[in-house]
Amino acid sequence: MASLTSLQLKIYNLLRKIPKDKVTTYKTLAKAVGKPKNWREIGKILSQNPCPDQSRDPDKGRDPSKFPCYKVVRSDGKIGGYSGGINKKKKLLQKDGIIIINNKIRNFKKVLFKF
DNA sequence: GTCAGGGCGATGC
DNA sequence: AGCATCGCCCTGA
Repeated sequence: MASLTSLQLKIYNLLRKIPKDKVTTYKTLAKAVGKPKNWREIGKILSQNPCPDQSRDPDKGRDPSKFPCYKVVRSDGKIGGYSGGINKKKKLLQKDGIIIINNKIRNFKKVLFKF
């Protein structure tokens, strides 16, 4: 059952603060949790979770084990990976106003949300 | 300014 | 203790 680790909980909590039309990066998350060098593990942890694209609504279910992991992209401007397929991730991001070209974010700086 | 590829160390599980 | 990692940074053209 929901055996969430403390790092996971932190990530979930932070992701919920991300506006609908913004995205964040693994590194930013890592720093937000107090471990700026932990960006690698952040990605892995995200991959170990279900990545539902519906949890963007906090009022929907408040399920800590669900969060918009597709909102997390690389610091380079690339979208990165996605358990459901980067194709879906791209679509979801574009739906939120993110412009992606060749797996790369164009208005990356504009949509980047910093905690 | 853009794009590409490679290499690296650190952390948590 | 060991393993694996949805990444980051750097350089060059």
